[in-house]
Amino acid sequence: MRERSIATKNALITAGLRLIASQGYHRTKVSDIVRAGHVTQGSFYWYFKSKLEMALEVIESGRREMIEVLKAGYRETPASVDDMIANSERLIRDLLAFARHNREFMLILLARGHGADPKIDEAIGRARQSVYEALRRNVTRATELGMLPEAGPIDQRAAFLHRLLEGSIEWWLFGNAYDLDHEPEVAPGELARRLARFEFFGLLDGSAKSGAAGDGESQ
Amino acid sequence: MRERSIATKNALITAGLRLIASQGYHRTKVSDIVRAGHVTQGSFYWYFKSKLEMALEVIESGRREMIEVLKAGYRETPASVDDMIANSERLIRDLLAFARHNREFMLILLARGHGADPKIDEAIGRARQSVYEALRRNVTRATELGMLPEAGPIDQRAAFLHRLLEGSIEWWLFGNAYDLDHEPEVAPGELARRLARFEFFGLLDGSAKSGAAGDGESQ
Amino acid sequence: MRERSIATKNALITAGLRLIASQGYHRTKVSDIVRAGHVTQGSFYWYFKSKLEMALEVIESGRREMIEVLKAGYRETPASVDDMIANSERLIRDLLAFARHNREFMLILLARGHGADPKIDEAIGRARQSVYEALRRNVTRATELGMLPEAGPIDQRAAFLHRLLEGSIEWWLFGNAYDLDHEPEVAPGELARRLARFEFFGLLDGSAKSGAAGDGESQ
Amino acid sequence: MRERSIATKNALITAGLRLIASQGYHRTKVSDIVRAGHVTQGSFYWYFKSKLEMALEVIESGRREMIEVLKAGYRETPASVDDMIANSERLIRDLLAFARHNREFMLILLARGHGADPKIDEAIGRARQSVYEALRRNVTRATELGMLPEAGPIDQRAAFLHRLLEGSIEWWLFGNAYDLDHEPEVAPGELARRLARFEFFGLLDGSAKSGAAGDGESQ
DNA sequence: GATGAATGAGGTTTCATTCAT
DNA sequence: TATGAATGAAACCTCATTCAT
Repeated sequence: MRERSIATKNALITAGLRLIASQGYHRTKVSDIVRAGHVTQGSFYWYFKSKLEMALEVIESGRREMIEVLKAGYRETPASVDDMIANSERLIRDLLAFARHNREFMLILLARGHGADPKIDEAIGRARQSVYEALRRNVTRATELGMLPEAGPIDQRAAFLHRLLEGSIEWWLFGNAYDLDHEPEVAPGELARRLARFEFFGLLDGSAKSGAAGDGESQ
Repeated sequence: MRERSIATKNALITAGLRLIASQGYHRTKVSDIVRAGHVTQGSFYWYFKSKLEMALEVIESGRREMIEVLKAGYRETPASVDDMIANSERLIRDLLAFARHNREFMLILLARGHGADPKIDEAIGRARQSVYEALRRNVTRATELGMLPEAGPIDQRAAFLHRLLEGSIEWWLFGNAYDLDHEPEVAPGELARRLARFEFFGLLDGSAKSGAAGDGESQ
Repeated sequence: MRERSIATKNALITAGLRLIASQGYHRTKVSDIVRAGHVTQGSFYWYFKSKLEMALEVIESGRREMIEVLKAGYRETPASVDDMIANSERLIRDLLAFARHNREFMLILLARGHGADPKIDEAIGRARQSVYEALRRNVTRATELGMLPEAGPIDQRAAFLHRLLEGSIEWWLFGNAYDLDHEPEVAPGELARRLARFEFFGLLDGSAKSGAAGDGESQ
Repeated sequence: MRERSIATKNALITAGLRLIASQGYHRTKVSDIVRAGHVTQGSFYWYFKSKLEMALEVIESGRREMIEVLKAGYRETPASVDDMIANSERLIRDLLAFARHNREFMLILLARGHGADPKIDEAIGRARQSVYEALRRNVTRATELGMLPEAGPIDQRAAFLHRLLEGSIEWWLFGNAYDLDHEPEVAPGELARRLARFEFFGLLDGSAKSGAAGDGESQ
C-alpha cells in the first residue's frame, strides 16, 4: 500500500481544490484537506512546500489548461457579421465547456480569492487577465475589419464583455448562492448562443428565440 | 468623555471598512483596525460584540443605503423605447454615484467576500440580490409592456444585466487589480450612457459616439 | 492581578535565561519557559516577537553590561611591571565578579551557543569579541611601553590570554560538567591573583603562594 | 552490492561529521546528512539506530583516536627543566597534529555541543576529560619531581593549562568565527613552541623569538 | 541492503477575545 | 468608557523515524 505517490498527491489536490473552492483559502485548514484526502498531515508537506504553494500550483495549472482552450478558438478571420457572431459563440461555448468541467477552479477564479494571500490574488489576476485579453483581441480585430462600429474605447468594450461573460458563467454554474453543487439549468450551447447575441445586439435583439431547437447539447 | 463615544465607533468603522475592503476579512486583524483607528483593543469590544458582528454591521448599513438609491429610481412607467433607455441610464447613473462614494463597501460587495465567514457571505449575497431584483423588476415591466422582445427567460436576461453592471462598476472603480485607490478614467454619466446603450443594443450599436459632449459630470 | 507587565516580562527573561543556559537554545521550548515563568504561551509573544528575538535580547543586554565592566577597568597607564600586573589582576577580578553575578549569561557565552540559530552565534561572537579586544588593547599598550618582551604576534598572545581567561572562568563557575549550580571553590580575588601571575610568569612562577592571605573576598 | 555497505556508512559518517561540526547537532537534519552522503533516508537507519546514536558513535571514535595520541606522548620522565618543557612541547605538537587532521571532530569537541542531547554532552565531556587528565598527570609528576614550584592546587593549574590549550587550538584552527574552513596561519610546530613557553614562562618570557627558523613543519 | 513515501508527535506562532483596573 | 496585558485554542509546519516494496 506504500508507493501510492501520485495517487496521494492527486487526492490532496482534489480535496484541496474542492475545499478551497467551497470555503475559501483561509477557512480551509490543512487538516481539513488531509482528512478529506485520507492522508496524514505530514504527507501534505511531502508534496507541497506549504499550503500557499499548493494553492498557487493548483491555480497555475488551471490557468494553463484554460489558456489552451482560449488559444484553440479563433483561428479564422471572420468574413461577415454572422461569421463574427459565430466565432464569438464558439469561443464562449469552449469556455463554458471548460468551466463546467473545472467547476472548482472556476469558482476560485470567479470569487477572486480576495482576502487570501496576495500571491493568490496575483495568480488569479493573471488567469482572469488571460480571458480578458482573448476577448480584447477579438474586439480589436473586428473593429479593424470595420465590422464593429466604433463606440467608445476598445478597452472599455472588452471589459464590458469580459465581466458579462465571467458574471454569466458564475450565475450559470453556481446560481446566486455560490453553490458548488448547483445544477446548471441551461445547456451550454444554448447559453453560448444567448450570450453571443446579447453581446452583439443587446436586449432589443428580436431574433433570439427561446427553446433552443437543434442544440443537441446536454449538461 | 461622553462625547468620544460616537467618534470612537465611527473611527473603528471607517478603519475596519477600509482595511477589510483592501485586504479582505481574514487578513484584517482586530489589532490592525484599532491601530488604524487610534483606539485600544479593549475598546473595540465595547462597541462590537465581535469582529464578525462589526463586519456584518458595516455591510448591512451599506446595503440599506444602497437600497434607498435603488428605490429612488424607477418611479415612472416608460412610455416609449427611448423612455425606457433613459430610465435605465438613470438607474445606472444613480448606482455609479453611490458606488463612487462608497468605494470600500462596493469593493467588499464586488469581491464577494468569499472565504470570509458564511454569515458575511450571506449578508453580501442579500445586498447583491437587492440590485439584481431592481434590475429584474425593470426587465419584467418592460417585457409586459411589450417594449422588449421575448428572448429567453427573464431571469437569465436580468442576470446578464446584473453581472454586466457589477463587473463594469468593478472595472471602472478598481481597474483590473482591485486597487482601492484606482482613479476612474471615465465620468459616471458617460459610463452610464455607454452601459445603457450596450444593454439595449449590444456591440453593434452604431449610434453610441464616444466623446460625450454636454455630459456635465465630472468624477 | 492584571497590570503586572514588567513582572511578567522579568519572569520570562529569568526563566528563559536559566533554561537556555542549562539546556541550550534548541532544547528549551517556549512552553518550558512560560511554564517556569507561570504565564501562558500567548503572553510570551506579547513581550517578544519570537523565541529567537528573546534570546538575542537577553544576550545583547548581557553584552552591554559586560562592556561597562570592561570599560571601567584600565584607566591608568602602568608605570612599572608590578603596576601592569596589578592592572591586569584588577580587570580579571572585575570580570570574575561580573561573571559570578551573571552565571546564566556567562554560561551561554562560554558554551558558544554553537548550533543555535546563526544570529545567536553572531551575537555571542560579538560579546566574546568585546572581551578579546579589551585584553588585546592591554597587551598592545604594554608592548608599546616596552614592558613586555616581543614574543610573537600580539594577536596570538592576546588570543592565548583570552582563551585562558574564558576557559578558567568556565572551570571556576561551572566545573567540568557545565553545571549551572556548581559551587565555585575559590574566592574571586584569589583566582584573579593566580590568573594574573600565570599570565605573566607561567607555571614556573615561584612567588605565587597558595592560601590567599589578606584576600578578604568571599564567594 | 555487498561492497557498497562500508562505503555507504563512511559516506554517512563523513557527511554527518562535517554537518554537525559546522551547524551543530540540532540544525543538522537527517535529511541533510543523507543528501550530502548521496544516500536515502531509509539507509541511514540501516546503519544507525538513530541520529543520536550516530553522533555518539562519531564522537566516541574520535575520542579513542585522540586518546592514542595522548598516550603516545609522555613516555620518559623528564630529567631537567628543559626536558620538561620539551616534553610538554611534544605533547602539544602531537595534539595539534591530531587536531589539524580531525578538524570536524575537534570543532564538535571545542564547541562543547552544548544544547544537543545530554548524552552528547556527556560523550564530549568524557573526551575533554581525557585531555585534561593527560595534562594533570604531567603537572603532578613534575611537581613531585620538584621541578615546578608549588603555586596553588594542582587541579587548578592543570585546568588553566587545559583551557589555555583548548582555546588556543580553537583559535588556531577556526579563527574567531568558528569557521570550519578557516586556514591556520601558524605552523603547528611554531604554535606548539609558543604555547609551551607561555605555559612555563608566561607573557614575560623574553626568550621566545618569533620567526621560528628551522621549524620544518608546514601546515 | 536500499528506497522514498508515509507517519505523527510536538514545536512555534497567531489572534480573537476577556477582564482586572 | 477606556486600557492593554493576559489568555488559550488552534493553525501551520518540521523532522526523526518507520515500513512496504
